[in-house]
Amino acid sequence: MQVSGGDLQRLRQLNSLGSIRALREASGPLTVSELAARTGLSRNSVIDVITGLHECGWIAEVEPAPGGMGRPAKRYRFRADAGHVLGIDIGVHKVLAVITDLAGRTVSSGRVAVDPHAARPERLEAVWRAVDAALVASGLSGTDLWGVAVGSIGVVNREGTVTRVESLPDWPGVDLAGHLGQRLSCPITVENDSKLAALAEQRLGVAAGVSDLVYLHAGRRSGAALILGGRLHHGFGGATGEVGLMEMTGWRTMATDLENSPAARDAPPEDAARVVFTAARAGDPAALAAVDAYAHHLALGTAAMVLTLDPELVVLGGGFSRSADVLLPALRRALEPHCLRVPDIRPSTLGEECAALGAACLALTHVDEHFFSPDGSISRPSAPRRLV
Amino acid sequence: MQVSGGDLQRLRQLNSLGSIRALREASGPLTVSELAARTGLSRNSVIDVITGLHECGWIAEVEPAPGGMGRPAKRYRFRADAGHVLGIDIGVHKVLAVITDLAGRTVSSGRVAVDPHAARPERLEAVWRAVDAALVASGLSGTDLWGVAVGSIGVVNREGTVTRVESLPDWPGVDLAGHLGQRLSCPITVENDSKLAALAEQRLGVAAGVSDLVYLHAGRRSGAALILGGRLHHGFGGATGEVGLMEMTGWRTMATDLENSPAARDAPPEDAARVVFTAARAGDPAALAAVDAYAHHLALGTAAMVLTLDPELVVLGGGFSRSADVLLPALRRALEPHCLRVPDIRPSTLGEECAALGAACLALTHVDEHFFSPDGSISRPSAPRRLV
DNA sequence: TGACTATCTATGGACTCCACCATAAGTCGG
DNA sequence: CCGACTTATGGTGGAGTCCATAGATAGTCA
Repeated sequence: MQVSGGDLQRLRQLNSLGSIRALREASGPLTVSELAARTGLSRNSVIDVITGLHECGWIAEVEPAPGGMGRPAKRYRFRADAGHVLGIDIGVHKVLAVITDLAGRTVSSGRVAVDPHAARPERLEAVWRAVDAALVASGLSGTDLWGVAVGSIGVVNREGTVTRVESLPDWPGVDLAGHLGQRLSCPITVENDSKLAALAEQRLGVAAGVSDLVYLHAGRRSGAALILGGRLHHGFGGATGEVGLMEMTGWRTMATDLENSPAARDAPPEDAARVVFTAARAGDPAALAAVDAYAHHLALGTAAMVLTLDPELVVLGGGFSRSADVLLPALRRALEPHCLRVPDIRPSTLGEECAALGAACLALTHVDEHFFSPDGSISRPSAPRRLV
Repeated sequence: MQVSGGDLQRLRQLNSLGSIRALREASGPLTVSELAARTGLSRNSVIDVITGLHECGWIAEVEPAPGGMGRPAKRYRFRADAGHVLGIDIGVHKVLAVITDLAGRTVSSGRVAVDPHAARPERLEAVWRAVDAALVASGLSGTDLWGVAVGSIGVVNREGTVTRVESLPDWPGVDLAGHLGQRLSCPITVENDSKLAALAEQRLGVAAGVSDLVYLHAGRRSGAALILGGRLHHGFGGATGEVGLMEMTGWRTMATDLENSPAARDAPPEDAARVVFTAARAGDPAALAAVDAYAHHLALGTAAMVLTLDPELVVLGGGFSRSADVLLPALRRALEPHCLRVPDIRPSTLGEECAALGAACLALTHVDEHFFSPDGSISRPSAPRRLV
């Protein structure tokens, strides 16, 4: 429990924040009475608070609802369009940039394919192209952005430096915050892509509201991320969910083993997994064996995390989650002998944009700091001028 | 971030809580000016707040400090002696009860040895004897207690029921809260003993202030517990830290393997481990091999948790931690090949009372709810009358 | 048109925090 | 021993915030 307390102005701040939060989380606009009920304040105080917020431009008045008894009540909504944030996902094959409003709704996006063997400068250039595409599509400029978060493969430490990558030899040490800071003047956060995908699923996707979950990235790369106590668990050096590094789990080779299965029928590597899953769906014995072997190894690493954390939910994400109808039952069977209680397992719902959306969610966490100026008064919605 | 806000009375509550917290966490008594600096309030407001707290009996005035310039300032301290809590650790061989004041300082304790094969009623009877001994030693009666927490071996679920035990066949399903509630009328919490030991080390012991840590119980039984984000991680069904259930770690047999080592020289089982560690300390090759084998298995499970969570610290607790000078370097060596970064490893400092002290810490978490009556005004220190 | 309902607006009161100033109670130097 | 200095105390008044209450307002419904 965090005790804040303080000034009378601070009390007003807290009540303003409570009202903003209620409006943000509500499904539609709210009347004064509804707000009073949700915040626990009296009618009168709510009016004081919202007139302040209204004058500054944080909330907008909406047409009264038609029908109903009594005098029609004014309705207010949070002005999610008052600002925007940018989420970027830098993958091996692509860069994806997503711009959302303050409610996390996608406004525009830009996608740029990248050669898996592209060198660092080329990849960084692709980042700008994806960002510019998203900016153009939204009609915004870089100075309109309130916050940016970037997802990268590899281990990202507390300072935002990429410290360890398997797939991209020249990627470790890249200064993403510095690179983006050349043209963007808002706060920039760097985080691992699987962690951001987990965050997106917890905020917007299949794990909405779940406070303890394990996110599995099952694809040509394998990884995991954790949400614990409702918050992304970053770890001391950012190296969480790296249970696949234990040789006994077989995570290092399980994806290529699947692709090299005879059931892949010499399909190109990027299609092999899909072919195997399709064959398994049709009942092909070799494909079923390959999927079971993959699920067995995935379950070993997953069991280690489940036995450690006893989460409420496991989310199956990554490219292979498109074949969840085949993979998920196999994974559940493979987990059974290892776990005391097999947690609920659900496939990811957000698809390819997952990590970029998670990045936007992370960037939004800084928005709360925009509501008040340093002197304690309510400030007007505006993008930050300088880097924090 | 938890937004509270509310009434003016609520603001006073928050400021009172802040002052109480500052006084509790301070090393000695504080003057009004010092309190003003720590809480961020003005002198005047602090005086208002503490006169209220003083009148109700939550804080006491202390002799002014001798020496120093200017008019001597009144000094105040938190009245930790205003109430007491009880922590109980029910082990296989013993029951330990500890009574602490509101600052967590031990006031008295009671210890009762129990036959490892004792049946449930006998063990529950031993609990009362330990509790009564602690009560007598402190001069308190059961109605003076503000809260009780009990640590038990086995998995304890969210409702406080013991769901799974390996060592005691008739223990699962025992209703500890109900049993203690027959004679105690304060809130009663039940938790796993290793979790409580972890909590004690984080609050009072070697892990003071560390927010992410793994606690290892290394002894004749093997277990683990987690502190994540500064809070005890309970898990969905209470089954966290159960990584030893994976056969490949060897946790199930590693302790008996150590005791059956030739280096134990036919010592009785309860002494065997100590004999082996002593021999290893002297350089005996067979003992060193046995310790290395034990450390190897312990490291397998630990690595799974470390790779999952990337904690700041690993605390080595349990009976074997008395031989940390031998075991800890072996554990560190065995972890090296598995981890990206071997975290800091420190031996437990609280010894046998660890779990009981942790229980008292857990019971203390409910004390904050005693400061104010339901109507919002400051209440007088008093033990709760009825079960919550 | 009138009864009913729910909201809006205005007034006054209670409470909390804060700035300011005079006073009290020590120490230090002569 | 006495006065200057330092620091804490206590009292007063002002500003800000929340709340209760009462009357005015704007719809629906019969």
